[in-house]
Amino acid sequence: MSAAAAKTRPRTPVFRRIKGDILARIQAGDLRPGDPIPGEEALAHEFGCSRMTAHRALRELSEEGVVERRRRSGTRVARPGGRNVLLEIPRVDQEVAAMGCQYGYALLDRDLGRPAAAVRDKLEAGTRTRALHLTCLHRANGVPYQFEERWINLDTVPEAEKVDFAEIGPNAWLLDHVPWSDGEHVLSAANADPRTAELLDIAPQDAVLMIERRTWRQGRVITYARFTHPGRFYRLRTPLDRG
Amino acid sequence: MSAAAAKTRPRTPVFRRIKGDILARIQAGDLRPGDPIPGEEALAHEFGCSRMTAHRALRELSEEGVVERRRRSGTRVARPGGRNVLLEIPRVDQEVAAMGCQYGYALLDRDLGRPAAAVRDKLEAGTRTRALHLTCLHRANGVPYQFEERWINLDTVPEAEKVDFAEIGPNAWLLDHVPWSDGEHVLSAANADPRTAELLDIAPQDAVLMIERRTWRQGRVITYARFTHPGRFYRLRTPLDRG
DNA sequence: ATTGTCATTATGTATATACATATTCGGCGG
DNA sequence: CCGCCGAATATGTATATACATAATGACAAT
Repeated sequence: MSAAAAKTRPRTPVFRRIKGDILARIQAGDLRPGDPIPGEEALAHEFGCSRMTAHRALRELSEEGVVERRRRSGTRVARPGGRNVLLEIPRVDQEVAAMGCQYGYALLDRDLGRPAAAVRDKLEAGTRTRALHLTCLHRANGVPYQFEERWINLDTVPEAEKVDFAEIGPNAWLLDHVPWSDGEHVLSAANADPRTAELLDIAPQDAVLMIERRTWRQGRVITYARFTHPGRFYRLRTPLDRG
Repeated sequence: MSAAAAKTRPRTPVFRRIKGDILARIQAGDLRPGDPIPGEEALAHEFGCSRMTAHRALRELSEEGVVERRRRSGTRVARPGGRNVLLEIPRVDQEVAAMGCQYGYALLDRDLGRPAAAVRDKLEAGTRTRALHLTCLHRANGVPYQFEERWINLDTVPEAEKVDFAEIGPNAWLLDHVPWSDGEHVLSAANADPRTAELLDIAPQDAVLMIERRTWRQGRVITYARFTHPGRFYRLRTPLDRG
């Protein structure tokens, strides 16, 4: 364990050390937005590794938006323009459980038919398309926590018509029965309408945070859902945390 | 151009083709959450590439949360739990410009001193810390667009005391003068207080969307800002779009 | 039955090498 | 002076190879 130990074995991978080092230089103000960063060859020499390893470090930093790379001209510290934040939108049941509360689900209404024009637009559906309209309430320790209004496009997911969603929530069912989907989220603030206010046990006109979600499968809308949160909602994180 | 052309040169990199292929299989429902994905050797053979290339494809899919990998046991399609959404929080001026509007900035108030306890907490500061309190209004084509209330920790950024922020906004100045920073964002809905309502030209009690941002540098809070948006706010995107 | 050891296996990291591709720069001809 | 062309250069992709590491399962010992 003496001659062989000369090759000090780092527990953290080399490319991570390089990334960390560059991030540290940036955070310390040594490197400022627009400043050039040593090329791959130089870094490889500096860290005693191969160019591929330095390349990987720089590539990942670039994917994370920390640096900008261009062929021939090199790598520079990115100018922090608008920031990207990783917003976590958890499943309600998991969110409630994570707070150490008892999760409760209730189906308030189940309605089948042709949706109104506004919803039809969201579903990108024709006038003859039928949709399943569900109204649900999620509770934490018995207290109303989130109000969910959802439409499921029966053209895209005909099986949903036979399900009665009394026990299983639409989100859980869809995740289990519809393969995978692209999604869109819209965040907005609104004043609670009388019905929502009553359900969530808040005053009418109180501000609520709404998250609208649409999911697609192969270009067709699966479902349009509107989640209404009373009070605060928070979720955060900068992209740098990922590295 | 005949014998040499046998080696058909793909314009899209091989690792991208592999990623796309696997994503397609998932989206088509061929592969469902929990299902195993061919190992690196198998993929390398299937696509006629080296294991490293297959490895990169799978590693990136794993970083994007599409698959889950474990040594010895292999790679599986990830179970879509809570979703991660990439939320873009652009700079106001860029946002306004992107809408094709004339951006306007106005400093409403500039106030120096010891902040109230609530703000002091946000700044993670002691009772003797002084802060610069700025109140700004951002306009689009003359119409109030966003209301900004900001505190800058003078212990962390003493230079800010000499700046008068009449022309340049605090965000732009900080980006230029403070290296790089980790950040935290909190989203919430609130009812507009009378002053905010007047400034934004909306009715009192109307719902507004608030974004609170704190940024750190080397463990110390640089600034705490509260942005208030009237009406809607939208921004979205699923992680899959990244691949 | 529980625990321990060990070979097996799939993924993870690193290297040296080769060639592809984009971009800049300098020079050459018009 | 302008525009085209080729050289130089830094990044981008791909390969074959080697070894490290974690998880599994089987078999043996307690």
